[in-house]
Amino acid sequence: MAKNLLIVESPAKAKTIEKILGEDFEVKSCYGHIRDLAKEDMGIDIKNHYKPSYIIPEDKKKVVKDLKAFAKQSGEVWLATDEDREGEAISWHLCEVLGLDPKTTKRIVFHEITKPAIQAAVDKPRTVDMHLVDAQQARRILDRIVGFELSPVLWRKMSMKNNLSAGRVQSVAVRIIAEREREINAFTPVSTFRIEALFTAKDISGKNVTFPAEGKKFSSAENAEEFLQTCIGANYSVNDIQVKPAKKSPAAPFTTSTLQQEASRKLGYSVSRTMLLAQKLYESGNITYMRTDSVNLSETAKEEIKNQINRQFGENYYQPRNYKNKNESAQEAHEAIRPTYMENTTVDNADWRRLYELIWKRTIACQMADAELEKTTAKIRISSNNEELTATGEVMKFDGFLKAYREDRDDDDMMEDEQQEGMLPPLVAGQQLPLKEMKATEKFTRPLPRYTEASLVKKLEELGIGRPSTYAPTISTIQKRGYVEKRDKEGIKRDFRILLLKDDVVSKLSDQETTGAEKSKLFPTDLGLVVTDFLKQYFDDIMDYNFTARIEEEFDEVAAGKLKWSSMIDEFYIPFKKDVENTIENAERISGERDLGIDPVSGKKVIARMGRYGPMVQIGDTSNTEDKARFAKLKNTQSIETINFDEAMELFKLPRILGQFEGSDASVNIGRFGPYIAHDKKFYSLGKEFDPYTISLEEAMPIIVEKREAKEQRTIKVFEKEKIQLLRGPYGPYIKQGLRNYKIPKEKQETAVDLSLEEVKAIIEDVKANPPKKVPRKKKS
DNA sequence: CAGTGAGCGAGCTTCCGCTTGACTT
Repeated sequence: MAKNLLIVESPAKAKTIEKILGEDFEVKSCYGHIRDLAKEDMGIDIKNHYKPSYIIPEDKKKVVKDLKAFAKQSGEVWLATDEDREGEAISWHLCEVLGLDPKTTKRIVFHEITKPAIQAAVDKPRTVDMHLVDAQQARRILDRIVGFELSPVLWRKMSMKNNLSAGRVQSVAVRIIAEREREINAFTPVSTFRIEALFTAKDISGKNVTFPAEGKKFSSAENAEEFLQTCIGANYSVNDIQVKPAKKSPAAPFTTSTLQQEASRKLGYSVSRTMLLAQKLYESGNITYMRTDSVNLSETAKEEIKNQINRQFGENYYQPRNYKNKNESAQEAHEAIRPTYMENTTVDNADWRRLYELIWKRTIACQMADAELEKTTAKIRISSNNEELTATGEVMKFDGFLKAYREDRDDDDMMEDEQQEGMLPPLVAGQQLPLKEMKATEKFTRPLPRYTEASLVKKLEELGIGRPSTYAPTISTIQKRGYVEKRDKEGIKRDFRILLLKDDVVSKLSDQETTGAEKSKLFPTDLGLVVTDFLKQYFDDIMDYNFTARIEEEFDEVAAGKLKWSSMIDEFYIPFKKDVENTIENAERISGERDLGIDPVSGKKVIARMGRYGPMVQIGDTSNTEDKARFAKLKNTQSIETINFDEAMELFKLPRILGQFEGSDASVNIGRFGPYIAHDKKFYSLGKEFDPYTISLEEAMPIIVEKREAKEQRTIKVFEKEKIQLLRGPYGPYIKQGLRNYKIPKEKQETAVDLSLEEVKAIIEDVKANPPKKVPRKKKS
């Protein structure tokens, strides 16, 4: 009898399951969705109750063809796609494409790839849940409508109109970044003076040690100074000691989002790097599936973790735990991310190792005992006034899970009192403490930090926006569209005051600190800010942080069979379409214009705004055709919102003529590709180490000479008449004719110097006849 | 490749969520 065919989504999963199921089943994968909405007319027939028109995307044709062939020669087809909305829809699409009846075709689900789980699933097949499929179709159609109606609005209203896009997920992601930036810009730091005293006492071994104690916070230097004055000549004694036990518990095992966060904090990985490495670990069988929102572990996994803990750390380190998802939008089709075999504490591959070990440690720790601490708080009395100082210390009694793993925190989650405490020497009530010194140091309040890729993912997950499979792509989309940039920011130096009481004298000191420095953080661009404002003004419901959560509730109703999906879409679409039409009709073009002042030379207005080629400053009016307006591009660290008049006027100092070199003018300017020197009708890029506003002719001359030489070296041969050049590029020698480049076949690259004109022409013809396959830069359907 | 910033209007872009390779002008 022919084998049954079982279809899953992931090919790596297919291999594992085939081994588990054995003889009776052949297991194939469909590589995710096999159909999608057509692009023409949005793929939706609005007038016909939003009837979707599905097509098989180009890159899925082969998969579908192969599945059809397998289905034909198999006994029964079983659908084992993931147990969530998307997985259910994939099963239904498979029915449609393979000609199966969804009412009778066997549909099975499991959350973990273990023999008992899969066997149990096979024993109890069900059929496709059409309500759940409808919920997915509603989700898909709503997203298509939002994306394909909103994006064209931007194309019409923005002066910069290349590839702009808007969508339910990405536009809110940009909004989060934009609002944080404005909070930071609007932030005014407030300073306080916190008292810190240093005392000495003997530790257990009788050695003198120094420990800190904290006092009151003062809002002004004067008050702090007054206080320090009152302490002159005072005695200090231990007033009261309290010892309290404390506990720390391990974090839940990894989901996609928490893995991305920890890999970012501990290893400095971008979310896409984390996902790439996790994919490799998954494909090589080292970890479970890496796109999951579940913190659940299979029973067999827990058993393995237990054994490993007992073996490696001892039984007192083991504590069984179950974790529950906080997030309501979790769909939990898979397990948490964990090693497939706990006895493998590491992997051979050096690239994957750090991520693997992170996953291993987190997994082992999640079934380990609490860490037990002892917190000591000592109150210290000051004889000369009524204030008290507090010294706190922490001693670890049992390390528990911390032996394996400690989770890092984001800056914005860190509570002040959560910082690592040191140990206190043994103290007794009434003990006199000699004061070493007492300080009041000025501390400034800080705004919330800018988002990292990973902390943005965390925020999106909290809002229920996006799914594990889309976090990384969303982050890259908003950067690719130019709404958001990942970059560093240099901090600025700031003075702070210190009042020091030492040897019964109060002195005033000052020091410097750097503030506001950021590394690899997400900054909104002017484009991102302007587009966000526009969308918020005209589509406030879609930009609402709760929009996704609200429609998810409705999708749930559809899934429960309580609401018809087309009615749900109707309710959304009718007012939305009105908003779109109103916006196209009435909204002004988006410019983000901001007045900066009046140019004292011409008496004309100076403004900052979005132009066709990005943010710029402008003197004068574009409507005045006789007296033309002047323009200058903003530097990429500047922003329309924050640039001031002086900075704007500085930008008009380019182009600058540096002087004569080899008989012609050398000038410097900033172009599309950054700063450059123009000389004798040729252009030479300026490296980062040069400032186009200050560079001198003397500095520019060697650049011209060097770059000219480098260009000559790049040239292997020139056929003047035919305008063909043989050049050396980063990938080896190549042919250039006009604007087009042609690859030289591998076997001829070594001897490229000897190529004759005829041979070169032959290569060009050959490449033209067999054009190399283009890498699809964007997803094609 | 190194300019432009207005308007006209070909023809094009665009969404989110499932999955992996193919691909280095």
